[in-house]
Amino acid sequence: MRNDEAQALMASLLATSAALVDGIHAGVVARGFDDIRPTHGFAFVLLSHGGATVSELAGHLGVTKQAASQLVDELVGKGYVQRQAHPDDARARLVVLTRKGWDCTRAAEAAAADIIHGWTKILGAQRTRVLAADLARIAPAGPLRPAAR
Amino acid sequence: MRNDEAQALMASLLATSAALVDGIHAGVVARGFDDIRPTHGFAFVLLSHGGATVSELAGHLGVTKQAASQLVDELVGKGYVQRQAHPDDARARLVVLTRKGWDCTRAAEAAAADIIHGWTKILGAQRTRVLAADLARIAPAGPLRPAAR
DNA sequence: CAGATTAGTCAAGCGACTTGACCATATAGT
DNA sequence: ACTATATGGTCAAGTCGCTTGACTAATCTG
Repeated sequence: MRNDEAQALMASLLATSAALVDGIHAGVVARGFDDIRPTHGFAFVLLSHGGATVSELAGHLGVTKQAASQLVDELVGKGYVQRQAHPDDARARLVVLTRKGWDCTRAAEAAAADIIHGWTKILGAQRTRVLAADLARIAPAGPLRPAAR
Repeated sequence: MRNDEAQALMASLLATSAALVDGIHAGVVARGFDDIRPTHGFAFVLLSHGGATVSELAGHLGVTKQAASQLVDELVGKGYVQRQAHPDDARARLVVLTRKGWDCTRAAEAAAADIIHGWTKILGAQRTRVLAADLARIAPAGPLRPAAR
């Protein structure tokens, strides 16, 4: 693959990814959840699968557990999540989405669906599926976290 | 497109994009440039096309011109760029890459090429080109900037 | 050539994150 | 069983990238 082709691929990939993150965020804000940031969405992804501990969240996001704890504090204060006693471990506390947290998660999914629908209108459903399949093959395993800056 | 397919597409796209950014950064660090961050790379992309003013850089990165000015200060201090008199505008100053800045840019290109080479080994050159073409069709125009957090 | 705009910097503050210290609980070693 | 170590979580303080606000110098507009 030529150098300029590689450059173009990178540019398109990064631009598309940034547009997705920014677009979902904009859609979530437009749906009335204007006090959260994209990073919170990455947390919601984990929390929507049955809750998580602060340490798990920290590992998921790639930050320290102190940072994750502060993030949870903030989301508790805004009513998106709440802390519960952990069933198996008295040290740990399970962080789960509240009703508002679920509403916000669904808003994010709807915003994301809108964006991807736009892609299917450009590429067609079949080719979008191919795109998804190819990306899945080159995507690394592991938690979904925002890129470093 | 089904909802779970859309979710998988998003996850793969974000993971691939993050892996690219993190991977380039790791490659640049491994090549000896350990005092810069991915954001600086986005700046280098613009500066490598004939230099730019602080205001242009600010617009490119999506930050205030004060932040861009500080970033330039930092890069000047580390020897990656230097400020020159602007040929046409006595108010403005042209920021250009130094020798070290060019070396670093080439290191980033090499690191990026390594990563994309890995993709072509998985997908094949032809299919990677299709991927690039499809992404180019859905990627928004505009400057290449890091996604919000 | 006066008024408004633009390029850039200085200064102060904010917010997300870090490191370091600490307590409570759980797990492992002998 | 009992100590030693590891793990989950929080508190406190500090760092760093970025912001808003105020300002100067130079350019454009009418």
